[in-house]
Amino acid sequence: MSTVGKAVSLLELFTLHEPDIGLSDLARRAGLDKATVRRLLMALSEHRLIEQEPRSRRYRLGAGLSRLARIRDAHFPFVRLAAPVIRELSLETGETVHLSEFSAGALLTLHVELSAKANRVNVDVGQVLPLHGTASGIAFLAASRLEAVSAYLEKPLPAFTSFTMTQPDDLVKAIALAASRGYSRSAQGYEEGVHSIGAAILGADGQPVGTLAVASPVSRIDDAVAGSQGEAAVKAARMISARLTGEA
Amino acid sequence: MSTVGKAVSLLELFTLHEPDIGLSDLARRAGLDKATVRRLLMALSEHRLIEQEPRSRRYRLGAGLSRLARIRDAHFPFVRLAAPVIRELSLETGETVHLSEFSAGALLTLHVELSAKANRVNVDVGQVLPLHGTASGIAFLAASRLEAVSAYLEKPLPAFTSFTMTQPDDLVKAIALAASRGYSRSAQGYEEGVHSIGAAILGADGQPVGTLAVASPVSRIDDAVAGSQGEAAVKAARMISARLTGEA
DNA sequence: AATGTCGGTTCAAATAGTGAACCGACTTGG
DNA sequence: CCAAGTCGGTTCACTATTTGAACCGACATT
Repeated sequence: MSTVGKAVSLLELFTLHEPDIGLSDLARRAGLDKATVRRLLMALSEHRLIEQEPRSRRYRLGAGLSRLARIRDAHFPFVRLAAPVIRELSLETGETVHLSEFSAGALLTLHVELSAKANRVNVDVGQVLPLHGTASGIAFLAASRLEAVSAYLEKPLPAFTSFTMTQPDDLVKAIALAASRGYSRSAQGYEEGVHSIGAAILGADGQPVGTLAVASPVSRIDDAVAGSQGEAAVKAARMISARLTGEA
Repeated sequence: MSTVGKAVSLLELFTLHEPDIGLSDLARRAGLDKATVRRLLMALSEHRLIEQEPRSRRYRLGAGLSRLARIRDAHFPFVRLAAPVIRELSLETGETVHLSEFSAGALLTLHVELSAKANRVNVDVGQVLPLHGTASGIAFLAASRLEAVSAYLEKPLPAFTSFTMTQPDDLVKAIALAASRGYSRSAQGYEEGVHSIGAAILGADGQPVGTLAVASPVSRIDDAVAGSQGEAAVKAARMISARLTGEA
């Protein structure tokens, strides 16, 4: 792996739940030597991508990232463009709809529009969704290049509920089905009682950049409802894709 | 320079005004070989810190940055904590107040609270302020380590108006004055007709992370007004610093 | 048709990265 | 209260990664 790749993978060790990490811990998790990690951290902190809290001596993500992200967001306003479409989809279906962006092997929830109903699915912004076991993930895989899919299938597929697909073969079938009809469907694969319909959002290069998903209590869903949600989700995802690529 | 440093300096070539850049251009501006730049870009894009627009083949900042920035902002909510204080300072002084964060040798405007008055100073979010010639910059330098100040003084100081301090000696005096009274004062150093009072905001390590500044039309300012604005600005900056370090 | 630029590739030479061993300072636990 | 383990950080001989001049084909300009 390139030195740059190692440095960036250090950044990726920081999460919402663990915003600061010590040197030895970083080295262990990154699978690198402590001396190497420290040198990389120094290089990163010179550019403010990493900061060190002087009291605890622990490291955290730096201000430079906020700055770079603002520059990007000004010209690739994923959330800003998608939010109104997500909102309309939520109103149309009467269900919770969430938007996620792919990053580092998983989907990160960026925006949520909650259902107005009392019995609804709640999703948190910042939540990380696995590619298998969620409708969003399957929709994403169905839109990905074959090599990305097979790379993902190499790794073990942890179970989140008793319904989670953990067999690669089952997943391949689900991906094929999602690819053929444009949207994915998943029931209780990640959380019990939750049914989801997912659709991929494509970037300018035709590669998927994220997904949206309609999440409902399983009790409210039958095949007819799922079908109409699927069509609406696909339409919404296409609309966002078009806006992203400047076609609308 | 380390390889990582080179890679990050590539990221820093992208700005609000120039969000995508071609390969040769990047190499030229970074002072690196084209082959080197390309390899670095590939490493960065593997982690989604860089994307390539497939039509134009130009490069731009990637989605991974937005994700990392969100993780950081969740735990270092500079703007979120500062905004209410900035607003109160604006109401108290009746003038435009803006908040900036240091990054890559300059101050980036993150948040602005405009004066309610008809004759007011307008500042844009995203605007980049030089360290010399703005009250914010002088306040920042006054709170910085001596070595950082001397490093800044090495470089030439461009003039923005006929009032801009371009002599290092003058700047040193202004910094000393600001350090002694806690706030800086600058008239028309960056834009004609604008008077500003700046104060530094310190991070957990005691180093300045950014500044706030009260900006008024010169016509409304005399020494008494400047003094009271200065005191209010210092108080507000200290409040934000305390919130940042979790002391309030 | 000629010239210049673009993005991208190659490979021998050179430079930058690496990691085991070692600090001193703290914490933990018997 | 000492021994063992951890922490962040440093050193330096060894080595693997990075580097860049030269070279593509494609496109634009003249």
